[in-house]
Amino acid sequence: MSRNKRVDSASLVRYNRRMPELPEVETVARELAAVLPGKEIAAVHVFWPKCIEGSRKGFQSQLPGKKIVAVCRRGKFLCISLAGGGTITIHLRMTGKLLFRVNAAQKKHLRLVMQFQDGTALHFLDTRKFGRLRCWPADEPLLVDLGAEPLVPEVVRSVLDRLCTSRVIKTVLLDQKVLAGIGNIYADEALFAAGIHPRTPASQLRPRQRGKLSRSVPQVLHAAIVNGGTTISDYRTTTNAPGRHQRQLQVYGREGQSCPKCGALIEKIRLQGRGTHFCPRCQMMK
DNA sequence: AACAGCACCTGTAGGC
DNA sequence: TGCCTACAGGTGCTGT
Repeated sequence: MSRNKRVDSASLVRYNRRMPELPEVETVARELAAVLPGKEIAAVHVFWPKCIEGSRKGFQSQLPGKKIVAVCRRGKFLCISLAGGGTITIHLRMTGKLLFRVNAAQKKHLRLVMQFQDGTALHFLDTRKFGRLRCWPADEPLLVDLGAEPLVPEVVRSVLDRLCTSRVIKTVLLDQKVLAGIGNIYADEALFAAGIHPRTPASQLRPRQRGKLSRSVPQVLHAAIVNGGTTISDYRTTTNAPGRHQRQLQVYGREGQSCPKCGALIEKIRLQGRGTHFCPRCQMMK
């Protein structure tokens, strides 16, 4: 028996304001896409070698001189395309951030700096050191194991209709090989919006439920993008403006509080090692 | 095949 | 006041 009170996810949401899921990465990608193309990499300094997947030496020796041509998002990955065909992918995981300017306090968590010929630099900060960068050569297929993008209802519906698994639906939503970009928060939110219990076996979802989930997944993600974080937009001020989407969460981090739809108390269980929040009345197993 | 447990990590906050 | 420790979670790995 633990005598310690558990750290509740509501307080986590409060102080750890932006957990990078698809909407956060999309926001960062859009901001980077507006400023990075055209820049030429001058040097890469690595302060935490484990943040590099693959060869660190290659990372540092092959990138200088390369020009950035585009930035996009795929799942939770940022993809920086280089002239000549190579690509840098960045996964922010839990606490990764990209900033053009950092203050003294932020330097404590500085893991990598990419300097450009124009004098600017992109700083990769990551408190918990889970984030990863990787350099892909032009001839290597990129992120081949990633599933479909979950932003279009018809695409999600098609994926759900083709599922042949006894796994529970929340586990399936978190599986990046099935749908790329859904994290713990939006899995809970999408299941709540669709009125589906997170432990429902995916194969037992009725057509009507698959339809609802196909609409709710893109809906919660788009809503979060609209309210998205501003992780790197403040590269002049270094002030981290908080994202706004956490105020719209219906169940995540709200255990013990009233369901916004029916007033029943939100419950929290553990599923796949993750805190899982749901309304026992709106999301009954049928 | 599915899933539980763990490892990686650190900041936070409650209990004592 | 300050030490101790569980917990948060994306992903990959191992064991059952």
